[in-house]
Amino acid sequence: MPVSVKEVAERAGVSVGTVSNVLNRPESVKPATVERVNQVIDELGYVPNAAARQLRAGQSTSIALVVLDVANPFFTDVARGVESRASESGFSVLLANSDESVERESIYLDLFERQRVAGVLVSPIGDDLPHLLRLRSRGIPVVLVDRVSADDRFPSVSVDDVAGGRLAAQHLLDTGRRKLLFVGGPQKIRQVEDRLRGARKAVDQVPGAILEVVHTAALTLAEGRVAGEVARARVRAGQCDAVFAANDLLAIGMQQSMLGGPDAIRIPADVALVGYDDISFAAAAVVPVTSVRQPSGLIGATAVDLLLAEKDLGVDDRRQHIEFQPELVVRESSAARPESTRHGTATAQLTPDGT
Amino acid sequence: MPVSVKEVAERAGVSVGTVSNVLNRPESVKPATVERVNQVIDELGYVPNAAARQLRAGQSTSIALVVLDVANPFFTDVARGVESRASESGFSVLLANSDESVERESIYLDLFERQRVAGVLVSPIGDDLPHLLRLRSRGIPVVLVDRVSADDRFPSVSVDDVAGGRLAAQHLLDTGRRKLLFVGGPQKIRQVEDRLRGARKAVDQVPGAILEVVHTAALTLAEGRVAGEVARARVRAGQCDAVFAANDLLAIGMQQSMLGGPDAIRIPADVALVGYDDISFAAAAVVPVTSVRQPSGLIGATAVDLLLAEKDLGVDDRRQHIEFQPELVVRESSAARPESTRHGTATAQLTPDGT
DNA sequence: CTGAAAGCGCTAACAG
DNA sequence: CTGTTAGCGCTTTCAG
Repeated sequence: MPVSVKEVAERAGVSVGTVSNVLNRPESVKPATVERVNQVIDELGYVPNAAARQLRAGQSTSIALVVLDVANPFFTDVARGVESRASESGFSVLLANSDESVERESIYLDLFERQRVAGVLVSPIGDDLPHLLRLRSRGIPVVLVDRVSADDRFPSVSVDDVAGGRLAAQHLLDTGRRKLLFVGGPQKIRQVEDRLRGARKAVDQVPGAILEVVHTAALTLAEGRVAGEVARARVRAGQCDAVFAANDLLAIGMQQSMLGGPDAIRIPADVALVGYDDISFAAAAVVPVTSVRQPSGLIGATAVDLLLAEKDLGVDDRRQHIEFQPELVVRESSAARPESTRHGTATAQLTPDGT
Repeated sequence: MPVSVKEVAERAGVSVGTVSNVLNRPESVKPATVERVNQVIDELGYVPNAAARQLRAGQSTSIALVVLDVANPFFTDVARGVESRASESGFSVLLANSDESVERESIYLDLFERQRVAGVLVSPIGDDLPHLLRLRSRGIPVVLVDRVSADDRFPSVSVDDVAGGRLAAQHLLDTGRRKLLFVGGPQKIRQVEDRLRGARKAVDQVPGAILEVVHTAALTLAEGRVAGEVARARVRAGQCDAVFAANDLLAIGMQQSMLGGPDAIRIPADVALVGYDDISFAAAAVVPVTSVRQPSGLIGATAVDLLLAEKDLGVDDRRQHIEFQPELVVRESSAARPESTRHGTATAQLTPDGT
């Protein structure tokens, strides 16, 4: 049923070598022959078998992108960047979803290793160095996305998450908040850790300001809703006047649960809220969410550039680490409290400080 | 550099056939040999070459999923359903994004045809029957997702979009709205057409009710924002008291632009809003959006089932068409207008009817 | 410019 | 239970 070069060759009265040349180097074949062969190809509906071609070439023409969560708009934006840049260079993109699971990440890396993809872009969960090193030793370049390798061994394109965390916290402090709550997790995700670290830096410089941490099991809307209940209690108890969520999904989920119910929390009157990523839904939330913006599409496109560079230059060249700076986008969720409202909790706010 | 079965065989002092057996039928090899070979495999870091295996097998172990828009949470939910069901059967999933472009859809279908994937799940834009038929004639089963084929030639899993459109419109009519605006596009997308058709059916049965249509270039947040401005003018002119958007992204985008600016429109006081898909952000929007829910994960999982069934039973068996029923989820965006507000436009509302 | 032939790495008979 | 061998479909020298 499936038609191969051989049949095309027979039918066109040429050899398989010539058919192959028509396909790959048509300029080196007599025009008349090219035409005749192409005609037969159409007639027979011949489609080259990628597996065979790849077997010879030793490598496929696809690059893989493994993300932490396809349901997170940030990553789909990155994926778009990757895809458009990759297709310009003739590569197609295989998108895989590790879902924040180390195991699934590993399964996909194995799969892509067996497939001998042309390269792997990965937003790794932990630091599965052995696995990544093995890919590379097999000639498959690896570029870390949205993450710098702990030990500088892989090229990477990332955003300064520590700076981003600091931006977010500083903004909250600047607008008069003092009891911050950081919400994020799992801790093994470097982005979460860095954003927290940045926030802590800002908080540590303001006397009397405190930073509590609530861990979540994942960076999703659903986890945000759960965390929202925790935050609600903290706010009600006067222990929290600002929340910094490790990403926008969490922030939006939290907002949803905090605003609901009979004991609704007001945002930003009772508590300020800042998220991370600036996904398009952040601006569309009940209370538009202040967020730390990352250049998602650019991250993806740049990652492809680094990958192609590594392919050309060879593995042992100097690794590049490209780091973008995040940007704070202020919206209503973190507006300074109107004096009237603010006053009510002002005393409680200053108490721990002894004032 | 890359190590093959041959080297493993040499090092373990066995033949390549035995190595292959250890890999694929270990029960038919003496335990001691299995162990020795496995040890060498680890030592050498051998990883089987998928291309070679596939070349022999004639087919890969991946199934492809081509969606209209990866940035649409509805499709990522479908993708999750596909992925989990596929992995249970040992298939991996290649996700591709046609981005509502016929051309890109075609490029991906070609790619997957060359890759001889085990099957293709596609949410087609138009009706590229020739392309799909060719895939099938090549032994690659095709299942339509979220869409019934015009001519019954492919198995499909879909949701009754006409019923969904009717549900939405009926709900708006039931809550007293009469001047409906349908927003969606491009028209070539069947889902859009069907939802409109359903809405029209409901509207046609209510004397005095009208349905206008605004076309959009895509089903995205950004397009929704544009359409929101159009709707704003219509509402202000008293020509519209309800909007039915073809999906939630549009609805949320519209809401965002209508609620903003100096001339803000109130939802649901001035206009009711209903979306489609019930993505998780719908409930989290400024005004929680009433939406028509589709069982997204189930759609994906079922599509995989049909695909595997077609593989087993052979192409010529009776095609299955599975159709789920949508469900209306009522939220604040379509609440009936409070009497006070409603009264203002009530006269205008009844005028066309002559009452 | 075209043909013949040698594999790429793997699996599936078929012998032993 | 294990070894030998013949391709899967393609590209790529190397001769003509």
